[in-house]
Amino acid sequence: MADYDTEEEFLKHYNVRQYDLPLATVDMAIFTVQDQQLQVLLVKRALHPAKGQWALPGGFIDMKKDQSLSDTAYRKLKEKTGVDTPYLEQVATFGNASRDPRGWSLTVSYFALISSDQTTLSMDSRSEEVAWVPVTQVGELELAFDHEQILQACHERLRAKVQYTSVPVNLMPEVFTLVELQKTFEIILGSPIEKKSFRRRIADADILEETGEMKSGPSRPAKLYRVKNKGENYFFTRLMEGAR
Amino acid sequence: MADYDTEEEFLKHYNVRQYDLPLATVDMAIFTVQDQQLQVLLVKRALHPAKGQWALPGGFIDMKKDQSLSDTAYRKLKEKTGVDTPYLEQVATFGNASRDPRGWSLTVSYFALISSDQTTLSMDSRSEEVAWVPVTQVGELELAFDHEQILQACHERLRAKVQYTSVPVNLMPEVFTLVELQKTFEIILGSPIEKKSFRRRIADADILEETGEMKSGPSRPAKLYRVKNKGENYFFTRLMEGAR
DNA sequence: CACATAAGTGGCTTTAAGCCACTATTTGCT
DNA sequence: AGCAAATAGTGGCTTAAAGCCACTTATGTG
Repeated sequence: MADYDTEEEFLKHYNVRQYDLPLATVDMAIFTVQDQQLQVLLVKRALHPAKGQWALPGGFIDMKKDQSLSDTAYRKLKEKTGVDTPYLEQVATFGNASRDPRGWSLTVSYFALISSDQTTLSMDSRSEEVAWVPVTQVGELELAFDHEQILQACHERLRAKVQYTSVPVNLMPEVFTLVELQKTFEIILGSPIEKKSFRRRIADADILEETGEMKSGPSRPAKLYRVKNKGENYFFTRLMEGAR
Repeated sequence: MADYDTEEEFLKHYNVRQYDLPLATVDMAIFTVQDQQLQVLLVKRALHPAKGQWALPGGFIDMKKDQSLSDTAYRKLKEKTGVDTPYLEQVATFGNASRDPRGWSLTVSYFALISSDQTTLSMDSRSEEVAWVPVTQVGELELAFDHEQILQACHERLRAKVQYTSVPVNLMPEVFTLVELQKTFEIILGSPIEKKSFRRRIADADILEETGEMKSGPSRPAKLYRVKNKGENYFFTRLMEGAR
């Protein structure tokens, strides 16, 4: 490669197109809790490759539309769910020569958490099939590419975080009761949590405020809460072990 | 885009070169502890862009040489330090339109931990300058691109992990004493650790074995230890808070 | 052979989780 | 009206692991 005196000079002669570059995509696991289960959004691929297979929503970084990686993630999320204020977290990047038949490719994975009342699924422009699938049943589906591995990484990250952060509050609707919140934690954790321990932690974290309203049912009404500072999440100094 | 009946047909007509793709690189923070300080390996860039500035070692994914992302990381590490058995962990991926003057680019960052006795720095083929720099002094250097931000992410990840994992053992030489190990933890944490607490944790984790040898100095000799299962690391259920 | 020095331990305190029974507040049935 | 069923929410003890800090141990040195 020729050398140039100034960076300006160098850049004038620089042409990205002369290099072989890996394909770069963003894929995401969009989680919600519905029907007492952790569900993930999947799309049935309308185009080659892996046409007809279920996959995580995602796609190429659009260098025109997207100023940054997270823009790509937000754009995809909006396309599939209509939601534009999720909790979003980057998980890991998978890249190798064999994961996509089109050649060396790399995908940056994110997980998003949304409340089940925030979204009604929308068929997107290419009218793909879109569906919520319980994560426990994804195994039966043979996801495209290495998406099962990606989903597993996202799921593991979420499951780890339920043990030491308040992140799962991002799966809740605007207002909710402590019992509903605990149930959400338990669904992600996959095992019951001791009530007193749970409530102490949430109280100590000081992340909720009472709405003043109550939720009434066929028994004692429960106080309704709201998240204090949406987006911030609290880290505990100890893992929640789960009960029994 | 035309549609094809089979994936085979589709792939035959697929040409990556027709798309605009972001530049894809791997950058790494290679850490070691020397002179009672956490140090990071930096290289002075020999070529444009950012010629002459200090930067994290890294470079383009070589689709010929590298079968996967971590191959790129291992290759770069070997080039700069001669080390080929580090502790390596992916941290995060940074990608946007402005971080590199050549255009939309994305970099996957890793941190590596090596023992200071494992390496003698080697000038690589392009004879760049290479140096260990205490992380506390990197601020004075004006790193290239967004490498300061990348380094910060790597450093934060390492600092978080010292509080709840045994990861820092990967910075130790083959054999070492418990006091030396504690000192390493303290250097990363940036504050002293209570001796008894530290030793209890290490003992409970059951990750070390005695060599049978002692290290003698001008006072009571200390038992020498070796890591039991290199590469595995232990997760504690509580954070180490640090003393005083 | 005392003494300085650093390695390593004993034993109490503190913090936050686990356990589980108890009280509180509502609806609905008789 | 009164009582049972059901779920919300609390009191108070136990347990696990970290913090604290003084004490004992083993070695080289003057």
